[in-house]
Amino acid sequence: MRGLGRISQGWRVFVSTYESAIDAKGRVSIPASFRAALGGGNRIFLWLALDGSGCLEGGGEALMAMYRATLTRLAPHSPARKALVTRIIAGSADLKMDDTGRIKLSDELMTAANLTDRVKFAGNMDSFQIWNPDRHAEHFDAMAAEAAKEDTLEALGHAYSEVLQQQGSGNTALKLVDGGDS
Amino acid sequence: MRGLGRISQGWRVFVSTYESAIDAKGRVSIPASFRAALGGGNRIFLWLALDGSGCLEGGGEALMAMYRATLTRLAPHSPARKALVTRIIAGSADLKMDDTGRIKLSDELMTAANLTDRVKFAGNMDSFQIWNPDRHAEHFDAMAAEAAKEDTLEALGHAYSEVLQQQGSGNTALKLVDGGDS
DNA sequence: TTGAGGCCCATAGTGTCCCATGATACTCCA
DNA sequence: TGGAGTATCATGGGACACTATGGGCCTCAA
Repeated sequence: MRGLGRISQGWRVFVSTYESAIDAKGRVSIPASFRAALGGGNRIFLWLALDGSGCLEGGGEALMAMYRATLTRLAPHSPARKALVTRIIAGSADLKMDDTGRIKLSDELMTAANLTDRVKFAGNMDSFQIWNPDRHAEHFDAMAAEAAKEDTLEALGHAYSEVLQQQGSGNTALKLVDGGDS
Repeated sequence: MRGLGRISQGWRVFVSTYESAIDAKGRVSIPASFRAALGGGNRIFLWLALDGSGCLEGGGEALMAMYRATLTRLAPHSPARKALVTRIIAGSADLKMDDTGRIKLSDELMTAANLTDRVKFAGNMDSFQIWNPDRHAEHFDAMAAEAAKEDTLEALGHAYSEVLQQQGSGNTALKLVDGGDS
């Protein structure tokens, strides 16, 4: 496995991108820093990304808890809620990480995301993504182009200023996580 | 049996989708992760889903307790309460899981949900569903299409942000379950 | 007696555990 | 500052446990 950088301690945010291999048994190692971001749990949920980008999206129990809270917030019998529950809850794989940090990807997931022998793990703040490396390269280039646009940068600047103000006027410094350990 | 993924420990949420077979005696294995979500009980309640989707909906004693509490909250002699009590309480099958985790589906349930030799178990958070596999495929595709709509994604995003804010401003981190064991 | 349901045992497949190994990055000490 | 030692990590592979599933036997009721 090769990554862009090195580790971390006690974060709850998935950052950076890592590549790793799928072995003969269909197992793939979760990057160590992502394991740390999972906060010690060994359960991993994965589903086909909602945005149609063709990657898998996933996270640990904390993420699933977030989604559960989110979904129960939607109107009980709305079509949106039914659709999202089906798509996210029923449509996600419930995987267990072994004690060396590997999960076994099912055939459905592999074909759905067009995975063969290598994958790219991409951090996505609260969740992470699993990509076919080639697709990820395309995606990354597209995103880089979009990010370089004037409008995009302006939006970033605005939002950043707002946060700065809020932080300045406010109390303490922002924290990246609430429950970071050691 | 083939499913999207693997196992669990001590949750009370039904997640993921699994396919399994009905044997010559009309028995069907409850997926191991769903058994875990049932919390150790061996009693299963099943009824025809209220929304007319043609699947069976079910859960364990915890779910039935939830429904009981919910129904008693309705006005005692209201038509709605009578109807729902009849439909859910009277209309549900009370099945006992054997020690290898199988239940026997009655003919009524089989025909009502159009089940023959294979079924799909679909997690639905607090409950699960049992589908004819073909019907489930249609249903899932329809839900996926609905979930991919702009409006739906936007609603999800909004709700997610709210949960994030609430969590950030609030107290402790979210917990997925209240009574997780082991 | 006959059919159905419940209980028990058997079995194949596969997911999981636990071992080992090589490589890499980090640490410590000279 | 550089090199040896050490910890961490990704990966491979064998053994085992668990799961899904099939089938036989017993019991009970019609």
